[in-house]
Amino acid sequence: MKVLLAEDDQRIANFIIKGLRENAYAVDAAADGEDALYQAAINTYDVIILDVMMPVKDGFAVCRELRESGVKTPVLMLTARDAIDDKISGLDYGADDYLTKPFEFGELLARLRALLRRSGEIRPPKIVIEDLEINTTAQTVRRGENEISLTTKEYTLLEYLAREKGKVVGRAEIAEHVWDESFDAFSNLIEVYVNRLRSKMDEGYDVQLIHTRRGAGYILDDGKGST
Amino acid sequence: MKVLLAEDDQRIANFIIKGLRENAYAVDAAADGEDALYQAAINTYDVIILDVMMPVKDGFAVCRELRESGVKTPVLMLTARDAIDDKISGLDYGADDYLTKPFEFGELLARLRALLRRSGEIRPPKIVIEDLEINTTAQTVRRGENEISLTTKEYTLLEYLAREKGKVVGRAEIAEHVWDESFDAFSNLIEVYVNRLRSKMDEGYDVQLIHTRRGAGYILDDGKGST
DNA sequence: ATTAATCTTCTGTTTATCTTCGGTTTGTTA
DNA sequence: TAACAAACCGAAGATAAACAGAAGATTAAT
Repeated sequence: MKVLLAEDDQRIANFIIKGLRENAYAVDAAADGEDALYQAAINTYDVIILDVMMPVKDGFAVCRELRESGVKTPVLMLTARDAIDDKISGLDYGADDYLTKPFEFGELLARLRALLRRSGEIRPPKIVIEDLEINTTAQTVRRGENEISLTTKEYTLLEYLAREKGKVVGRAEIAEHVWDESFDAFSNLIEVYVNRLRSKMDEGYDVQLIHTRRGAGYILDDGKGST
Repeated sequence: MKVLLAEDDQRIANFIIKGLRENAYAVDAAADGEDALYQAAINTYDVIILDVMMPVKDGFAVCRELRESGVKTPVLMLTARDAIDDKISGLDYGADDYLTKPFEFGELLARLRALLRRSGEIRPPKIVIEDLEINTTAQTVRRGENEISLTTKEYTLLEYLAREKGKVVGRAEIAEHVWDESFDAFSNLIEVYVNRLRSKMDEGYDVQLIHTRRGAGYILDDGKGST
């Protein structure tokens, strides 16, 4: 799950970034409206969080321009509590939801989940593939009886593959959803992490769940579905 | 548990603040109605205590405006004893409970607990994890036979972890619930306090209760469960 | 004025993440 | 079907980030 956060207040931005990373989101940060537009242009995000009050270009403007250029990514607006009209304006400009500052962090997470659900990017609380069980809330994974301990990146990758289970996912898509802006396309990091996942959750089991589709990418399934 | 107290009489305010802090509430103070509204706008509280008689803007007005702007936080009104009608007015304006001055401090605590319970924020009187026993009313902690003496912050942190026992709690959540508005995301205060708690209640015991989930946060449990 | 609690700063340790590079597989072509 | 190249695998070490812990500074309590 990749998020773009546009927030000029460094303290708040850091707080949110750290919190989101702790919850297995890949986060890109933008310091102002122009920056946000630029980032949104060269990347695809699952959701975009825009502060209303930003230098250079405010959240409304950014949101409108995004919509005008055909970006349909869900947008969550952050507004000051007393700016009641922001809600209306925001929704007018094409935002999908708004949240008044300050907020409980849990509430932000809940809204994100809601937005992702609405936009079809489902983050169901539990994903099951064969004897593999992923609890996306607690970020825990188990295979059969065994609890599998994964690092944050390993988990994020697995969750992404699992959400797209049965589909072949290319490296570009993986990079886009699991890593942030600074991903080097020439590195073999993805292979390294797939390897790690395999050794942690496939090694020693009858059924391999992670399969390589040479030239295309990877697929997570029981391997019976041919192609 | 975070409380906003709006009370113009310095003496009474200090009395209440002290008392609440001793009982592990994080307290922000407002000197008048405007101030209270401002603070409520830039923070989220678990409960708000409003004196009726305040300069600039009285408690009723504050309460009404809070409700109008969508704040659902429970409000406890403090009224003078002879102002009998205040009760009715207060509840009309959206307050959840009222308390006549002067009052027993214990009564204030009881009312707060009642309000928090009603609003879903449950404060069970006793939390038990393995041989760790937390008495949330007396704010005492014991492990096995040993009474453990904690400072207010240490206790607040432990109680929060304990209320979320078995769940991984991120730093963002901890900061929000245990510290007040001015928490710096870059500081390592949380680590410092976790460390203190560990040395007081985990060191020397067979079972460690506080566990680090690197990249995610901390979890309080017997360590046998997940991951 | 003294003590205790809270916070800051800094330094060391651990662990995750990333890079590098040589090895292996797989598909293509002569 | 041998030879080759592209795609992938995997080990191992480098870098960076997250966390732990000590110790001193600041603030608040008594």
